[in-house]
Amino acid sequence: MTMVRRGSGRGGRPTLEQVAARAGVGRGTVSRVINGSPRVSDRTRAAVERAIKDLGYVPHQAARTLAANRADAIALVVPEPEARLFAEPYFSGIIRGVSAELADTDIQLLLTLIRTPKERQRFAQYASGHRVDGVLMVSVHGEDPLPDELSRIGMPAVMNGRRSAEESFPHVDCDNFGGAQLAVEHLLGRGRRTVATITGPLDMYAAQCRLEGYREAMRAAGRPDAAALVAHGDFSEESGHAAMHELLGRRPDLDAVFCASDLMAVGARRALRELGRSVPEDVALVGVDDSAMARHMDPPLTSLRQPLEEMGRAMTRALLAQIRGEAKESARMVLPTELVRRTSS
Amino acid sequence: MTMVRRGSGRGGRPTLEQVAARAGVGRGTVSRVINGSPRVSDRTRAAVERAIKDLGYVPHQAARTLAANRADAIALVVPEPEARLFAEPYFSGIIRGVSAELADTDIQLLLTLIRTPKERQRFAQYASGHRVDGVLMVSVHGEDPLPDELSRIGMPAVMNGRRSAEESFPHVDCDNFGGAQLAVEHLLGRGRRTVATITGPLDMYAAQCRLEGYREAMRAAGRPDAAALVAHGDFSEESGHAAMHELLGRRPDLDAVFCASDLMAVGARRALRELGRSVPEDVALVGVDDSAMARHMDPPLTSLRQPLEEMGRAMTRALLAQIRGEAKESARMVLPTELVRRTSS
DNA sequence: GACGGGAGTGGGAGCGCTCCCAACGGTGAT
DNA sequence: ATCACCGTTGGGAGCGCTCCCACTCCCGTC
Repeated sequence: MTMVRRGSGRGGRPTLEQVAARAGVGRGTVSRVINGSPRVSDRTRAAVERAIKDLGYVPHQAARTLAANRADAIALVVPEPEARLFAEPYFSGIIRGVSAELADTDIQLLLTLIRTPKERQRFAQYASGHRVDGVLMVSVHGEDPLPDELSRIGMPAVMNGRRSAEESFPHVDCDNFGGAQLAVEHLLGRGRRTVATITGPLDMYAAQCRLEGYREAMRAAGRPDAAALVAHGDFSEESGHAAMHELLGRRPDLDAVFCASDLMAVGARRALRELGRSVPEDVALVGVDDSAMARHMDPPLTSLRQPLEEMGRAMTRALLAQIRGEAKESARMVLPTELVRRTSS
Repeated sequence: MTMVRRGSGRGGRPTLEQVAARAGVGRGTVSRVINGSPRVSDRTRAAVERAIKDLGYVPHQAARTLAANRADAIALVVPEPEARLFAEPYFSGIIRGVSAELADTDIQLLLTLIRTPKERQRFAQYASGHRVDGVLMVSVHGEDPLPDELSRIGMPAVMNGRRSAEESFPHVDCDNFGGAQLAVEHLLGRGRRTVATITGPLDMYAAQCRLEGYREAMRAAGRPDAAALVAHGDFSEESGHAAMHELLGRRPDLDAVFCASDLMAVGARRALRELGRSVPEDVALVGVDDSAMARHMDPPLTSLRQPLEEMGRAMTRALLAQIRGEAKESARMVLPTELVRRTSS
């Protein structure tokens, strides 16, 4: 009855065979041209390219996949809770990088949100079904079994961040240690003397690094490593608020705080306001993430920026190399962070 | 030399044929079981399911695609500038909805960022290559030729938002008009008398709707439609800041402002602070988007929330129906918004 | 002037699946 | 008992591509 069924329909698209016929060559030759093989004469190549253009030929992905046993696709796996938490610049920054790096390949990006163990299972099966050539993982937790499952089935994969200092899985991370150091040095350089810090949850490696970076900078500056200057948070605003109160209770003389997340800085800023301390006059503030919030705080918050897009690109490059089998050893990359200076410090 | 090449290698996976052999049936029968055809006896079905489980069989996607002429994948197209702009809750909210709706199908979500006309071209070609069954579009501009290209090739597609009141393309939008009305009624209901508005760029339909909603609410409340109470912005913070100054210059007596975006509300709030007006005592403020910023403003901003996840789900459902050919007519759906009340009003 | 060899080419043999037609047995109707 | 029929089932014929082996030229060589 209906003329067209489900999209462009079967008959509509030219096939490689038709291209071959039109160019007056064999299928093999067309295939070689498409795949950029050097073993084709210029004359022939030109003729084939002509025919491809005339016919508007587009290779059929599934057929290639089937015949060549590759998927021409990689998956970006996002644990669901993080998708919400990291919504802000993180997610889209990484994606932008990945997507940019993929732009001139014909590899597709598959987005996979995983919210339950069952879905993780399903994804592992999916991956083992060889429907992707590689996997990119974002915000992997210590207990997540996915990395192991992937390496067990020999699926190329790269994660963003590390689970510990001796992370053996291929990864791309940013230099949280060095960044924290930078932030604290900046504070000290602006004449602050009593610099405190509000840490993230210390079961996360990134949070550990930031604390160590703080300590190292303080040590290098000859400042006593006063335990009273360290308060613990969990990256949330509320925890930042509480930690700030705690800190000020212990050391009313502090004049700067390095917060391990922008969100905690927001909480801290609120606490400071409650206690009548001005920012940056009385207390300077630095956060981490360079989120939209940082820009819109009052005063705008100095913050440590992670090179999100570059991380996305680096992960993708590392993964592609691994897929091509060019990876001599598992990639371990740590990118520098950058301090975005605003008026809060 | 090397034992394993590129993932699990070819020989590793069981095929449908092997399942058939193990279950003692023919290929056709296994295929029927997998695809849930009713024309299989319970006995046989059980045997086949058994074999599938034993072998850990996973259908080979590309083979299905090739044989059945469908892709089992849909694309989510995001114009690049928006990916940055809308980073906040929008992007991940929609994705979460789409992904949730897709969870119990075996349809994959492909993410496509389009940043140049060339890439758009490439995507159109890709789509016409039938590598996806349908397309979801996000923040489509009036001049974007992609919707037309897609309908020309008969590719099922749904967009988020509308380009105009008489949008004929299948879409899912939220009720900006009603939402704005709601927001203004809320303001009036709290005893505010002189409610102003800062609009978005009026070449965007959503911005028009919000302005009309404001006008309708004012009209219904018997408030004069004072042109002096309307200032124009472009959704940016800076424009909100400027508009607020302008507004207060014209009508120093205003006691509430409905801002067509949270970002503009941030700018307006800054202007109010500069002019020594307190929020909400002197001037009540309402924004739109319910972004992270709204929660973290001082005071927290009342804001109109779009049902992002639900929009994602609705778009997906509409698209799947369209793909299955069940769509009697092009889907037009408008979802209600919700006012999240905070202390700014 | 026969010969080895490389460059360029054609096309068979699948890849794993779905579609569909033919075939098979059992059932109720005649 | 005969027959039409329906619920089931098996398996051939591709889907469009890549891989790879064989084949043809056309060199330069001895």
